[in-house]
This record gives sequence, structure tokens and C-alpha cells, in this order.
Amino acid sequence: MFEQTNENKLEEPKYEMVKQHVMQLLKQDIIRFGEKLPSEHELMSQFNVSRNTIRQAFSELTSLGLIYKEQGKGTYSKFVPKSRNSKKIVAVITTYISDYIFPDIIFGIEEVLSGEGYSMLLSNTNNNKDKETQFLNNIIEHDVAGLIIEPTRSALANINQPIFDELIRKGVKIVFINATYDDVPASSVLLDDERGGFLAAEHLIRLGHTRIAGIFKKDDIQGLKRRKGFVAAMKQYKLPIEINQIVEYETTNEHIHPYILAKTLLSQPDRPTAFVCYNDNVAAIVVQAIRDRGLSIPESVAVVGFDDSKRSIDGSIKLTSVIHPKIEMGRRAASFMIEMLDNQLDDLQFVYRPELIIRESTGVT
Amino acid sequence: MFEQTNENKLEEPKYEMVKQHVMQLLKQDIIRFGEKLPSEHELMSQFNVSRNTIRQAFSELTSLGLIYKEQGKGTYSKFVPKSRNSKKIVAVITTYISDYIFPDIIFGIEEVLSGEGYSMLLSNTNNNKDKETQFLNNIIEHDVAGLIIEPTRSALANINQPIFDELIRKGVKIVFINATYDDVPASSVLLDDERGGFLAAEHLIRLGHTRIAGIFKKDDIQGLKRRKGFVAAMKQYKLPIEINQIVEYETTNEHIHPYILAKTLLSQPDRPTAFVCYNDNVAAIVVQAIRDRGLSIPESVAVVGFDDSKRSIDGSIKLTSVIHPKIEMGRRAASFMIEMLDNQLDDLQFVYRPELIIRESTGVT
DNA sequence: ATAAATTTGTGCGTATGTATC
DNA sequence: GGATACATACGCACAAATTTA
Repeated sequence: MFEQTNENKLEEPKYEMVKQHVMQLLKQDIIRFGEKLPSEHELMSQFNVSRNTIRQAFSELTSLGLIYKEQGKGTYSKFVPKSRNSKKIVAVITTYISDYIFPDIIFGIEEVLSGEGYSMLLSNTNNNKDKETQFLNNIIEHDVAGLIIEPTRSALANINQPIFDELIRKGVKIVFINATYDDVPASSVLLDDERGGFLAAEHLIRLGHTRIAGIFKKDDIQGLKRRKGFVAAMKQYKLPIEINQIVEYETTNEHIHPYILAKTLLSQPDRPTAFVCYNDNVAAIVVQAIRDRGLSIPESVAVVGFDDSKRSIDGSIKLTSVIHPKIEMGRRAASFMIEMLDNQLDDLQFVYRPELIIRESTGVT
Repeated sequence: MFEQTNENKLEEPKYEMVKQHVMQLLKQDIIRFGEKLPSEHELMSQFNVSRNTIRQAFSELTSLGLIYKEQGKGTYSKFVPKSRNSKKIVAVITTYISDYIFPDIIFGIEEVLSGEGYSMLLSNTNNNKDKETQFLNNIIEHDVAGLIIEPTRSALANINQPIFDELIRKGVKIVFINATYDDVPASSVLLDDERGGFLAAEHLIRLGHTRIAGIFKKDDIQGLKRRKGFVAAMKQYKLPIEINQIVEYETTNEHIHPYILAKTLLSQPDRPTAFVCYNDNVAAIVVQAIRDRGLSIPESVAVVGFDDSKRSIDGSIKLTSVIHPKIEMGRRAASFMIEMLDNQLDDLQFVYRPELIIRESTGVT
């Protein structure tokens, strides 16, 4: 007799009930690894169902890998190696790996991750959005727990949004560093780039400079914000901003462009007496352009870099620069990741307040 | 009636026959992705078995992920994403990540790996064998395709041999860089450290030095070999080796030890007029010790480093150094890995022949 | 738009085979 | 050998979703 009408079981089939019951027993450690489950017969009478029903429940539990059966002996709880460990990978993608501030950032990340038993799946985009796409697609296959990512050319449209959506849907935690994609909800660890740009400009203004040029990167958010801070400082100190004092470049032809821009600015009749640069790389290029023009630093032209990278103290002249927290930012991004994974959080935010370090390139020797 | 006696079916149950039959249909593309399978009823009459038997076959095929069923519609062949991609990870472990020659090595590795669609699982040991153990254990869980590893403190006993055995048993390809563990059969990409040590010493001998000190690392094979090359040069040029001219340190207290060793050597009555150093880091420390002693470089004391790292040109004096192929070595190690994975090879070897680059620290300005 | 047919889903009962203790 | 437990197999009934007439 089929008693579907009898009780108010709107949804759950009987074998599902049995299955859930057994899963509870396993979950609550009432039946531990290797211990025997009740026999099919026992469960038949306990639940007052047919043997087939029990068998269907067991069958599904078997293919889930929770139990195994031995003919003639019984059915047993299976040893599952501690909470699938293969998820203990955090993917990390940055613009570069071996250059500039990135070894430090990665060092900070690795330190925290490996301390927590996680491994780091690392790649770099080299400012190429296709490489970003490729890596993001890769990690979808790889069952990672989290992703720490520095968006590539973040001021452009985020072509990878669908991939981020899928990652989020899969429960992969995401932490942005240096910049964010606005259309992706995630945690972030940022530097206050706007304030950095402001500090750089303000420093030069206070030194008495009035014709200050800015060279910024156009295709990422950091560039836009540093530019914005630069403009804010000019306004606050009531300095006019001639339109041609601010120039921008994109990452195609990265090494050529800022040099040409600097050269052009320097050949104007009212040439700038100071440069605020997007980063130390650009600053080094500007330094070269100034020297190639036969001008001295800092006497004729002052230069401020950004990021306080090794490059700012490597060259023949030590660069005044805005301090980027590098290792500390890496550590914090990784700590955020751990916290998100442990406590199922999704929206942690931190913004570092930058400071300026003053060196030879703005006149302090 | 149960007709087990009827035919000579010694092993295979009926549902298994049905299952195999359907798997054939799928394998031979007779039923393609998304196409409908025969209904349970059709198969019942075709195989002359009960519906439950068909259902059991289908049930197993479902949990294998080969088919899916839709109530009221039918059973369909499922699209399986081509050949599980999750193995496309190569683990990489080096002494450091963000320092010294390692960003370059890692850059070279990443370049090749990502070009081949592989991702890089990266960690560093920081000269700590326990960290090596931890990482190796980690990657066993992570189903990686290969491992590129710089052995840590390779002159000591390889406590991780059992883990390497397990990795090899699992088919994980291994490439050693910079040094090998003799008890682990694998490919390797090395530098001829012995020749490097020889070149360094020979250079100083040809400059006329006769009292040449060597400071080497004791706990890794590179150190032993560089020392050996140093000794070989002394012998070839028939210079006596006073026992106290060669000193060794271990990586505990890495930054303190070589300094003290150098100071001690410099306070001898017949102090050395030249140093061959294990690497550029040690060389930089020796430079400091010489200066702290009030001696000039290269006039009073000459110094040769090893690895041609950034440090050799960063400091106040540019170091003569033995060239390490860094990026190139990284690329080759990764290429070996790809080749091993593609062609199932296991024993590729390459040894770079080092050259010396001469700079200020041995008298050329 | 409805009814009928088809197909899978859930469930019961029964019988026999085979491995373990 | 006997009891127990899982494995295989058949038959039947009704439910639910989908397609078709």
C-alpha cells in the first residue's frame, strides 16, 4: 500500500529521510570513522520502510563517499581525509612578479598564507588583460579557496566580470589589492592614491615650485586617483593648472611614452620646474629625460616618484617618493583572506594612508 | 525465477552488462552529448531484464557523471568537460621569493609555465627544512603535475626522502634547480659551481694575489662545490692553502656569521689580500668588514662575489662576481618540466658553464 | 485546453545468491 | 552448518513531469 496521502510529507521522500538521518549520525560523530552502521534490516524496522528504500539511501551515501559496504559484514563509515584539504590554495595575481614593488607584496602574502597552511598559486598579468582572463579561467578549474588580485588596467572596462561572478558563486573569496573593479563585490586593501598625489604636489608647492607637471598612467585607477590628488593640491594652493601640465600615458609602449612626454614638457618655453610622477619607474625615466636635456636635478628640475620602490634609491639620484606599504599590504591582504575563509566574511576594507619620504630629487641632500 | 544457473555468467551481473553497453554507446559517440538514451522500458525489453535492473545501471552511470535524467522527458548523455584540467599545476619551491636571484628565477619559470597553460604554486623555505617538509606535504594533497625545487640546505641529510618517493610514485615530475638530492631520481638544471669557484680564485691569482681567503656556506652543495673549485685553483697554481684561509658558515645566523669570519681573517698578521665569497650577500658583508677595518677595496683587499645578483651592482662598490643564469635557468627548468610532462620523460640534465664578470671590487674601475 | 501516453521517481514485497562470522 | 548482512533480480503500484494526440 502506498501511503503518500497518510502524512503531510509534502516534499521529502523516505529514502531522503534515511539518508539525512545517517548523515546526521556521521556528522555528529555518533558513528565515527570505520564504525559500523545499523544493518539494512535494522533500519528497515526503525524507519518502517522497505529494504529497497534503505538501499537507495545507502547507495547515494556510497557515491558521495561517506560510507562503504562489505558484503557479508556490514556497512561502515568511511574515513574522509580531514575536510578536503585540496581547497587550501589561494590564487594570487599581480601585474609583475619579479619587478618593482611586487616581490615585496608577494613576500608578505606568502608569509601569512604559508603560516596558515595555505599554498599560493601565483601569476602575473604584465599589464595584459588577456593574461588576466587566462589565469582567472585557470583557477576556476583548480578549486581554490580564495583569490588575491591586483586588477590590471583597472580604469578600463572589466571584461572579466562574468568570471568573477562565477568565482563568487562558487564561494571563492576575493581580495583586491591596489585597486578594485567596482562591479565585483569583494574585500580590498588599498593605498589612498589620491592623498599620495596630493602629498607629492604639496611638497613641491611648499618648496616654492609653481610650474609643476604631472605624468600619470591613464589606464588604471591608481593613476586617475593620483592625478586627482595632484589637481586637488594645485587648487588648494591656488595654483593655475595649465592643461598641458598634466599628461597621461597608457601601458602600451610603457618604456617609451613617459620619456617622450617629459621631453616635450621640458622643451616648452615655460618648462615645468618639477614633476610629479605616476611611479618610481616613470620618475627614473623623467630623470633621464631631464639629464638628456642638460638640466640638473634638483637644482633646475625637481622630481617626485611614487611607491618608494628599490628603484627610488638605486639610481644615481635618490628619489623623493610616496611610501607604498608593500610587504605590509601583502600581509594584510593575506590576513583578510584568512579571516574571510575562517569566518565566512565577504567585505573587509582597508586603506593605507600614505606618507612622503623626502630624498635628493627634490633638493634635500 | 532466478536463472543464474542457466548461462555461464561467472561474473558479470546484468545491470553491469547494461551499464557497459551504455558506456560503449557513449564512448563510441553513437549517443553524443545531450542526446537522449533509450527509455527504461525500451532497455527492459531489449535486455529482457526488469526495470530495476536498468535503473541500477543508470543510477551508477549518473553518479559517474556520464548521464543525467529528467523526469517525464528521458535520460540524456551529459557533456563532460574534456579531460580534467585540474592537474595543470606545477609547484615551485625556492629558498627565497622576493630576494636576491630568486625573483628572476621565478620570473623565468612563470613565463614558460603560463605560456603552456600551467599555473605555479609557489613557496619559499627560507633555508628551513621544516618549511620544505610542510610544503611538500601540502602539494601531495593538491594533485600537482610537477615540482620544481631548489633543495634546502642540500648538504645535510634529506629528511624528506619519503615524501619525494611518494610524489614520484604518484607520477609527479620533479626538476631540481641549483642543487639536487642524490637520493631522489629526477631532472636537474644546475650551475657548475665548482668551475665558478675555480674562476673566482683564478681571477684573483692572475691579479697577483697569493693570500686569498674563501668564505663558503657549509650546509648546501653549492657551497661545497664552490669551495672545491677554489681549492682546485689554488692547487693548479701551486699556491699553499693554509687551513685557516678557508672558512665556512651555516645558515643559522646567516647575517652575523660571515661578518665575524671576515673580521677574524682580517685581523691575522698575514691577512688575506683577497676574498672569494660564497655569494654576493656574503661579499657585501665582507666589503663591510673590510671597510670597518679601515682598509680600502680593491687596493688593500679584493673581493669576488657569486651569482651576479642585483646586490653586486647596488652597493657602493660594484662587485666582481660569477654569473648565475637566473631567468634563463628558470626558463629551462620550466621547459624541462613541460617536456617531461608531455613526453613522459624523467631524467633531463643541464649544467650551465659559469663566467666571471669583472667589476670594481677586484681592481678594475 | 484537455486527456492520454510516455518517461522517470518513489516505494513495497519477494526470492535467491554470496560473503562473513 | 547456521545466522547475518549485503548483492542481484523480478514484479507491481502509484506519483510527477513532460510530450503528444
